[in-house]
Amino acid sequence: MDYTTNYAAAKHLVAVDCIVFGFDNEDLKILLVRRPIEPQKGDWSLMGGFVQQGESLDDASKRVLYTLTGLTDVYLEQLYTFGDVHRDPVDRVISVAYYALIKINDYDREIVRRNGAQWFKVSNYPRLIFDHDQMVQTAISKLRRKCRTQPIGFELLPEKFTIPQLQSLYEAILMQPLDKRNFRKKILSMNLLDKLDEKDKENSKKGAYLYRFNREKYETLTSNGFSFEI
Amino acid sequence: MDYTTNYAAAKHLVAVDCIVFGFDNEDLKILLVRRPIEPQKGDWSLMGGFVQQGESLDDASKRVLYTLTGLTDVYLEQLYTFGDVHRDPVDRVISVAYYALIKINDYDREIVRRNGAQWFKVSNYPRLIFDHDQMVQTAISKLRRKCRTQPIGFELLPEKFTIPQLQSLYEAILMQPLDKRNFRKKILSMNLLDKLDEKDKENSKKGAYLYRFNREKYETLTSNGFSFEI
DNA sequence: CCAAAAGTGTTCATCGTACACCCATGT
DNA sequence: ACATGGGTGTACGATGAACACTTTTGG
Repeated sequence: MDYTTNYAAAKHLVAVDCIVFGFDNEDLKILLVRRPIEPQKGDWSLMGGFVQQGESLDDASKRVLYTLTGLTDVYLEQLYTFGDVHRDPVDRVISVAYYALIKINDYDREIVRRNGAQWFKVSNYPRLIFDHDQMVQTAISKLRRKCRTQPIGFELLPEKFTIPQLQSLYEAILMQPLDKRNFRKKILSMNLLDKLDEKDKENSKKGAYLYRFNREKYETLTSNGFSFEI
Repeated sequence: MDYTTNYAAAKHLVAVDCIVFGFDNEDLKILLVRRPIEPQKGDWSLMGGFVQQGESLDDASKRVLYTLTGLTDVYLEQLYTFGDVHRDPVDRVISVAYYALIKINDYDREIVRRNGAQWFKVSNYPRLIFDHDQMVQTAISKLRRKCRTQPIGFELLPEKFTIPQLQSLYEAILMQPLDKRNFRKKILSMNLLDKLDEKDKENSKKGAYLYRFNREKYETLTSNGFSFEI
């Protein structure tokens, strides 16, 4: 620290903004809310809130997410801090962006409705206030990179899922079709999925076997030098 | 933003701290300074400073780096924001960490000396104040990951460098020996380096050809779908 | 019976990896 | 002449990519 500058230095408003991702078996989506105050009242925006005294950044992001979705224990990771002086035209606000991966049917619909929140495809969402577009784009890039080397995709699926479901998730995130034989071979060869005896018949007449991600196996393999890769 | 909380929300001290990396043809190093004030006066620490009113985070990091090294136009990238409430035991300070990659002989020795700064191997540096150790570790991980897929290693070398120099840089960052034939094959096959007619005779009797990284070629290839990989 | 999605193997090209010797030169 | 670091090629195994048909069953 440059303590030649003393502790009477400038203080700043610090906010957290959350990019909330979900997957509905078709598209990768983000959850947006309408800005409740002027200026730009009614415009679409990310969910955010100010960091309180005595509240860590991680805690602030959890609080904001809980307020919006009623969810706790979700995958939540810091993304980037946006600090341009005029990014908020009213006041100078430094914003720490977080992104969350949630199982789209787990959130509390009531709370979401009350907040006027809505899901949008990442391929087609409305213009957002301030630099929130940039936040979303940054989050998508990060997710796209990270999902190839870390088993975070499972955070977007229910506990039990089928291989075709998992594949279409990856196709949605990566925005490219994948070969189903190669995908299946790859993912199963890692021995991270437990095959269940149940089938999911929602999406086909034949039905597809359900699988579950085995985190213990993942931890064990990882500590032995294994690295996840799609 | 959660504007149900109003703009009279809590304000915070915001600092930037810089992890400055250098390479001396032997080891990957970081630049540390001695904390000039109590508490923990004289302990080793990263270089940092408070973000001013009307100053963006990027600008603040550039200023801090300039103050320490006299350098402008260096590779500088935001790393992570550390926001635990008690990370600084005196006051609550949110710190945005940046990391810089500099050509170790380019910095202004005089300014560095005046700041009491010193280079340490990343493999053996003193205990740092607060959570600065964690910042350094986070930076090393990021550098290690990023140098494999982006041509950022060159930021740590002089304009003109030899293949063995480049190789030992990667060995230092990745902390593993690399096969010299494979390394040379790989790096030259990307066609990103211009071979010069000069040789560097500092490190061997035979002398090694100097090369220069060609950023234009990199941009062109990248826009055609090429991706750098070591 | 047929439409729609699930499931299954092989071939080929490419890439990463392992590995040993000669070269040029300063001392 | 010799020690030191620079420079070069090949063979093998592993991995990624391309590709088509059969199975199941609800309507």
